[in-house]
Amino acid sequence: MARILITSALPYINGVKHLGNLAGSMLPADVYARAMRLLGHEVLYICATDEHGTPAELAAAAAGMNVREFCDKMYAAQKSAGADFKMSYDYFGRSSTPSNHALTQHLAHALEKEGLIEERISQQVYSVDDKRFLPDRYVEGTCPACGYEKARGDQCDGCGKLLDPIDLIDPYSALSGSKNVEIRDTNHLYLKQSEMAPRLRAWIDKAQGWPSLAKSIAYKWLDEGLLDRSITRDLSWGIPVAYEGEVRPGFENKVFYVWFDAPIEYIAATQDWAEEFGGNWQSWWRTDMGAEDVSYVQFMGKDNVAFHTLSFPTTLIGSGEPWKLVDKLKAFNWVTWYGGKFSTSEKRGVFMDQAIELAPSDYWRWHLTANAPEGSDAGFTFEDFAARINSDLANVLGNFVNRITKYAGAKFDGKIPSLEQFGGGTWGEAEDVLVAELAERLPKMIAYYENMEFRKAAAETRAIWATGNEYLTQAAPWSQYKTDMDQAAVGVRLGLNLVALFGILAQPIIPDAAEKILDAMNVPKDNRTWNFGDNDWSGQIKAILDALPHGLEINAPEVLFAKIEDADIAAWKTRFGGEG
RNA sequence: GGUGGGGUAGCUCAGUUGGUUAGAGCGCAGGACUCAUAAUCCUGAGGUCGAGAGUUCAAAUCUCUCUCCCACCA
Repeated sequence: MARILITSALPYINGVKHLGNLAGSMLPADVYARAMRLLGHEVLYICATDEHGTPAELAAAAAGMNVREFCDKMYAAQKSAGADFKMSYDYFGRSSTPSNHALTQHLAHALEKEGLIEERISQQVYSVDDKRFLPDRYVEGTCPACGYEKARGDQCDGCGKLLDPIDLIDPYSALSGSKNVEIRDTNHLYLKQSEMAPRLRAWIDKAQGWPSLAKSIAYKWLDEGLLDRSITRDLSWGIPVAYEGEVRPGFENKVFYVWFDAPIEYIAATQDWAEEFGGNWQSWWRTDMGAEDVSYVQFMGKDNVAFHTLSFPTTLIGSGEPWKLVDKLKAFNWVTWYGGKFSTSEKRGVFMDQAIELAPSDYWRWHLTANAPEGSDAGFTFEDFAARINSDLANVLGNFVNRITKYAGAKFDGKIPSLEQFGGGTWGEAEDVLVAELAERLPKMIAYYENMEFRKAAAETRAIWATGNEYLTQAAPWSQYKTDMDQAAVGVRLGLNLVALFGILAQPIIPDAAEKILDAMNVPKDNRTWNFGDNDWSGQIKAILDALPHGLEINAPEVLFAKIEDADIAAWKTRFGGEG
């Protein structure tokens, strides 16, 4: 039994996330957390909303709300969306909480004590009418290189040249359109990442369990030379640049940069979890207080790898304090929408709150896991979604459960056939074949979960379900029944035990359907784990296949998975703009 | 422009350190069965593994060139 700390990249507060975000961090983290719990490990799965920064301010303004109210509302929406998708977070926090304020300020102070923070002065565009400094992309003006009149502060869309906003000709605020802007000096705190490079490299050299993609991204940044990074911004919404209640002189109107405080929220959210549920957060995060045996796994999109392998570790290592660092990380690519990108503005794609209106969470969880963007971008289409759900869930699993439970209800009184009543059947070749196949596939499936190969885990799960249908065809209890009820009972007994097993194995990906199945089979909650015993697999499988008490009454569950019809697909495509 | 990842059956993808007839699911064709959500099971057809060259007894798997797609960075 291991202790496993799991975090998934914090969803940004500005809106409910789309299916790509779900598939690329929260969902796989949840599937992994559930599988590890089933295997008997002690798991702590932490997530939170990332609430600071300019986009949050702008989204709030667009919604006509103040930022705090906006974040309260969106936090509730995201928490609810997560619940709808059955995210088994141990805690879902917020980066704007007092705990994160305190810890962020503490870590900044610790970094400064270590000589890794420096105050520097730079020049930035200030909008007098907006009463604020403007981030790069909120300054527009004429490109000094090509004369394009709507160049953004960071890059000119006319010629593609990268720009510094202070070089724009006739700059104006993209927020208000005001031309009443000026260039002002502003001071900021810089984290001296360049000095940390050797220590980071040494740490990464030793790291085990990183995919090559993550290592190569990290090394690439190190090889090109880490730049010192500004960790404060001229904003009002965020964590004040203060320590123990005292604002740093000259930083009255500044806050920490959102990317500095966001990952720290992983820890602060754990503190909030401990506060609320009486846990011990240090035992998960402080290697001097019990966290040295923790295995810390991070899930994120590929774009976040640099922040998780370099920026956040710089904060933790640089503090000089014994913080737990990431052990394994799993990075995902994007889910694409009919070959293009998900886009809010163009109303392309499906967002979590909408998806749940279309189909049960299990459907999305299954498809997005079986089609996870692991190796490369994964395309999403309603056609693929429907085909996979109808085949894997409705036909292979759902129909299997249905056919054998209904048959048991009709011919065997809805009970697990007992040996007292039907003792004359014999174990034959069909049973041997079934056991052999399960003995091979079950440990493979578990290994795939342990290695975080989610597509393969789903495929193996499906293959295991398919063995049930294969077995029933071979055993054909409905044929045996005509001449040898005892032999038919063997097939029914095994078939019903397979139903229970399939439900147990389905739990990480489709928890709702799994629960329905296990409830219908009257499997006690305590018997739904993946602690299969210490025998060789073949022996364990035989025990599993006779686990349900003889004579136990079971029910045939209602249809588990309604099929997705062509008409549904057509309606969805119309509504969500999917094009061929 | 730079870096990285890809281009394998109609579709979505697997293919350890190069090694006998390149695999799976879906789709398709034929057959079987009738317990079941017209579900299931079996069999089969389908690929010169993006293009070209090279290394090797042997390459989808290594090297080089070209081409197309994607992501990140400048």
